[in-house]
Amino acid sequence: MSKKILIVDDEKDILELLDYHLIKEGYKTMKASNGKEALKVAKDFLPDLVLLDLMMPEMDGIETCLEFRENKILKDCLIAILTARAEDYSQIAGLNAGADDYINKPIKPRVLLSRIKALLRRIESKVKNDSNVELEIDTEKYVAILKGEEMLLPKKEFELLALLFSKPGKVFTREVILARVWGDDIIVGDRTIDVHIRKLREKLGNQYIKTVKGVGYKLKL
Amino acid sequence: MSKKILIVDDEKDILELLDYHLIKEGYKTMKASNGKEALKVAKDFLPDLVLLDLMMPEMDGIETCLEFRENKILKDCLIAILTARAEDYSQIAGLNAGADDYINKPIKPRVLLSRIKALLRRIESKVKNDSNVELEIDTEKYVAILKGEEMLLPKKEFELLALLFSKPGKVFTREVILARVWGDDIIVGDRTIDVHIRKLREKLGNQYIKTVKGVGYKLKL
DNA sequence: TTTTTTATTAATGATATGTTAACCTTAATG
DNA sequence: CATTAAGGTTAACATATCATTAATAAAAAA
Repeated sequence: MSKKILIVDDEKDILELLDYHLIKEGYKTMKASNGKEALKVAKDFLPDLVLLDLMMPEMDGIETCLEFRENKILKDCLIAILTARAEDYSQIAGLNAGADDYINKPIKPRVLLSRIKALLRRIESKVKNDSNVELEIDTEKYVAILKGEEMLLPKKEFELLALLFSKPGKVFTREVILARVWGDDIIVGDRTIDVHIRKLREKLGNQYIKTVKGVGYKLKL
Repeated sequence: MSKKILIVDDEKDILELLDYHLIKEGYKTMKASNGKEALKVAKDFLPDLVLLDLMMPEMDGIETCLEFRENKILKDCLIAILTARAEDYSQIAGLNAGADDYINKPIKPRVLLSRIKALLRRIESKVKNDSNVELEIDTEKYVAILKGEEMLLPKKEFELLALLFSKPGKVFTREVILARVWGDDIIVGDRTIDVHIRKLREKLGNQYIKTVKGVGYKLKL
């Protein structure tokens, strides 16, 4: 599945330039021109990576970065700071604010793309058919493969499973599940997630999806 | 647990310099002066991160990086390339060879340490089972790992253990425990903590949680 | 010993989750 | 245009597990 990148810069030219190169490379992108907007957009878009300019009006890069890290839903997404400031202390401050990379302008597209690839590589789901894994999912084909058997799932069920599958063992809170499967704005009843979990369990068997009461659900392979 | 870093460079001075700074920061280190040696050492040492010089005799950084990535045991460890070569194509080649970061010399210790911290942050929750620690916790997975055995705990028990675990050996007063696990406002009876402690002891064995009478509880690893 | 603090146990209570069926939508079909 | 079917959601209720309490025992301190 193609990764989502949020570009944040107050200069329109840079926004467009980056957007062009990223789209050409197959990424899904969104743009924001300041920190406040970035946070708002990110809550819907749920990017895998944020390219964050350091110097912006309203809310600067460092502050934005800190806010991302404090947000329950966004705290895990990758952040790369882009800036013309080459000073050491600035770089240190950026990385200490929770950024994953600090890239100096002027931006060289090919270098930037390489760094982006290196960053995203790390969050790739590592459980690629380890032969004895009996459950896999194929996001391209939209099917779950249980013991070699392909299984077509409805959209919501599939997305829920895909989310849990993206990090087997990790507990996903209801809050995060709602945000990532349903979207931040949509409000659904309390029991909606349960019902979908139940349907998945019905189809996969009870051994895969574990409940962590008071916390959330996780996938056990 | 302190992270392990393997430093690879053919210049003895740099090796020593890096070693000095890393040890001062609390990392465990090993040194190697070429790619071949690095691979050999790494298989035993199992570093979390490799700092890899690009230009070395015998086997250069790129090649070494590729070999790491092909090795079953070493393929997931972080690799940062250190080099005096600032050319774009060199950086791109390094990152494409599977490196996670590309840092230009001259090395500025404080910057390097920040980058290292940023890299290691991403693998924070990874379970390392090769040490002599028999009890660990994984907050992401919400499990305690006792002698390699994962153990799913109920919310309150887990949070209580996580608190004690956050500073093994330190005594946490009942007051502090109440504030941090239950919250400042919630009021519960006197014996509630005891019962949870008891349940943890039941599951973990009595040797880990010690009572300090009149003061509180602490974790002994 | 007396008092205070913690341990233990079982019972109770609270609440998050499980389950089922009915009810909307929406899109496909006749 | 009505009909059907599938996915998605809700509501009502059941259940299970966890959290808490209360009562009593044990241990440590005074």
